[in-house]
Amino acid sequence: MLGAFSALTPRLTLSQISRATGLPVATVFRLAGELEEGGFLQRDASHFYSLGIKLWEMGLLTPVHGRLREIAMPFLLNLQYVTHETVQLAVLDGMDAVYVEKLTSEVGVPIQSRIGARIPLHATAVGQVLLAYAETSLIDDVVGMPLTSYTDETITSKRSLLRELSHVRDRGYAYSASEYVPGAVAIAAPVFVNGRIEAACGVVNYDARTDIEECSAALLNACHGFAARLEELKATGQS
Amino acid sequence: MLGAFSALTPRLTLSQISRATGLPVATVFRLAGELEEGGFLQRDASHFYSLGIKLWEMGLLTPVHGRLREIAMPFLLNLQYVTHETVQLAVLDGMDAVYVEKLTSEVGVPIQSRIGARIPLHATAVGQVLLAYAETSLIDDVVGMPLTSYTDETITSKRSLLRELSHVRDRGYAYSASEYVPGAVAIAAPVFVNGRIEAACGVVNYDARTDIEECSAALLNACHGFAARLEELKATGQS
DNA sequence: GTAATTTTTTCATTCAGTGAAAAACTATTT
DNA sequence: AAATAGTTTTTCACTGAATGAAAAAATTAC
Repeated sequence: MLGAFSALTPRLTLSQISRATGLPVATVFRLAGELEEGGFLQRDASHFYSLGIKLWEMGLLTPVHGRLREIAMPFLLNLQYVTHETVQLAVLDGMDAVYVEKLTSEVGVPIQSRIGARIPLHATAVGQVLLAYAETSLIDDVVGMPLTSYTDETITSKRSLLRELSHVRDRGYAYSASEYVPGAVAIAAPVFVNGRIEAACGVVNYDARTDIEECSAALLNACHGFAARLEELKATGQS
Repeated sequence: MLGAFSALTPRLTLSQISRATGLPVATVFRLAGELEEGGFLQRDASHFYSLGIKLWEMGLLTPVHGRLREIAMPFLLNLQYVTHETVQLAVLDGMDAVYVEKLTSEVGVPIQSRIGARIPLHATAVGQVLLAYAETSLIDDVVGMPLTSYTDETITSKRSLLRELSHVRDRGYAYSASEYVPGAVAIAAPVFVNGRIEAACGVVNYDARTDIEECSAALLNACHGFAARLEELKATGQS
């Protein structure tokens, strides 16, 4: 029932939930009451339900937040401060990259992919980094599927994607221009913990104001700092 | 069962969950399997369960994230950029203030209250702002309860708290020094939407390097910008 | 002011969740 | 290396809690 809510429909009425789930209204009514009780659902003035604050609180206890976004934040802020560009943090989940954080200082920048958004592995800088250092079985799976084309620049052939990935590994970071969003230029680098890639950080520029590759030193620096902090915590923390 | 996880215990084994909840292991085992299936729980290499990525994703759909933190972020970043101090965003929930966002650029700053943490309304700058402009019934409730003392500076008497609150309303922002954390100096201001307070923004300084009141103009500016954006969205959006 | 839609309450039915018990693992100790 | 304590997994007979049809109440639309 909570699954009926999405980024496009974050607010729903009782009967909308009923229709979306196929559950009878009476059932939805009862369940919604219980969920509201527990803070999993909340309703505003106009009888709309939204996901409740409890779910937000639980989300904060999730490894992706507590162990990644929380630790990464100071490094991302610093990177943003140094480069003045949009910076982003992404992780691999299944066959997608997922944005964990994204910082854009300028007020009023047109809406870009939100935090939590899933983006293709083959068509973005962070995606290519996550893929380049992923287990080979995942690479096989991804290149084995049809590669969706988003712009004229999107890599859509198996051969050129594999070539690009080894290129990324050689260089140590990925460079992508207009492969997903026309006009967007980005670089991204991996964050390793004990030799395994945990996340990717990127710097994006939406109108090619500056040569984005000038940011690579700062980006790699942020990634190393972040990785070092993660290893430090893993050693101290537990397990 | 998900409630067994907390900021102090974000990772639990099967039997720890069983003990924490009082549920028999067999039941926990089955439920954990189902929850893992749905992405609500995940387990790492060493048989520990954590809350799953699905909960994080749902948390992002919550009004507190999508409608507050998301919108506030550019203003907070700018405020942080201008002041170079720690900036924070908090909302009222029940009888507590809850941190929604907090930005500290410098790497390695000692651990302070995390996002999602609940902090007292009477002993912090953001809390006092949220309380000062809250419904009078809440003010009555709060001053009616014993006011926990955290430092020598904490306001603990009903009279002086009420005086402080009207002081806040006169001035338009709150000022608090060492009332909750010794050495912490903070100011905070309200964010109004259609005359109702929706959130509070604050600037904190942990060693009184600078006179924090010098930041008040920037803070009020950020709050107004944020408030204007919220009203804009409320008008456009829906409802 | 009436019709259409949405929300709330009630209640007999039934079926899905429960947890005891035992087996299969996994560490830890001597 | 064998014994022990702790943890995880599987099975299954039982039962109580969840279900949803139907009707009433409230709200919204025309």
